[in-house]
Amino acid sequence: MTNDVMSISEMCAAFDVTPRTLRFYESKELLFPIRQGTKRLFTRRDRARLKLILRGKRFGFSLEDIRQLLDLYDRDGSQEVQLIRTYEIARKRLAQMEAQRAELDEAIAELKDQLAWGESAIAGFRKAAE
Amino acid sequence: MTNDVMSISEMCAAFDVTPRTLRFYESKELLFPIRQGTKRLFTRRDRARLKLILRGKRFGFSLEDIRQLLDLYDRDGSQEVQLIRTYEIARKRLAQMEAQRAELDEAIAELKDQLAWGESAIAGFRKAAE
DNA sequence: AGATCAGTTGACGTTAACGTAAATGTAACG
DNA sequence: CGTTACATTTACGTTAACGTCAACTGATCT
Repeated sequence: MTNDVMSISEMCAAFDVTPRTLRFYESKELLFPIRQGTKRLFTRRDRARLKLILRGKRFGFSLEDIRQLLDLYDRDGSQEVQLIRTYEIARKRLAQMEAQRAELDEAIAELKDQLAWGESAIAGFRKAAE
Repeated sequence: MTNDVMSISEMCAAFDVTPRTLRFYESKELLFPIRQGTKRLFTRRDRARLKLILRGKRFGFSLEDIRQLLDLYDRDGSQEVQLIRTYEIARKRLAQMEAQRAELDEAIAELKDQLAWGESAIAGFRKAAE
């Protein structure tokens, strides 16, 4: 259950990803399952990393960004420095996301304008049709 | 100035796009410049279409979506029906954009949470360092 | 043994919107 | 005639994150 290692299919079920995804993440050095012969065994550490990977994706980080962040945690050294660095990266990402939201809001407003124009134009057709 | 046709470089300057982009749009049947020998001459109609293309892109429509919308206007037939159809498409797109905005807001909120956590963790380090 | 299941490793395919390089053309200027 | 500027076509390259085969391997069940 809360077993120490999980097979690839157990991982897929637990995190709702495909085997291809897990193998892909391994090839990108985001995960490091141990090998029992040819098969992959995912450890507690892999599960923790995968959780962070999926969270990072929700934040819009690229896998490469995520890999670097994870590497930060793996290197020995001051935990504080790493945390601060991660914090800064996250803040920058937040700024990007807020900028993106501003653009989106602009586009939404512009599109709403267009829709209003369209509505009145359609209303014009209706009147002319009498 | 407000000449009837424009060269490709004039178009590029006027709309801030590259020649490659204009040729690409022609190949995708979004624009139909006339040919003077081998060279392209962009008409008033092309300019109107390009304006709509760029606006559509700001709204997040794909070029294929945009092509279909433009075709709608070009086909003879009831202007009203076309307008209504376009209106509906735009409304759907607006709904998508608002959904996307909601997701983005969620992610922003979650990331802000993480940042708050990070701040307190960093503060913890500072205290422990005394 | 035969069949079935879970897993593995390549390796090419996908999508969008162009970028970029190569080889060539054509037109005006001096 | 040579150069310079602007243009053209063709075609392969790019980026991200996997999807989708194909062809095996190993273990287990009957």
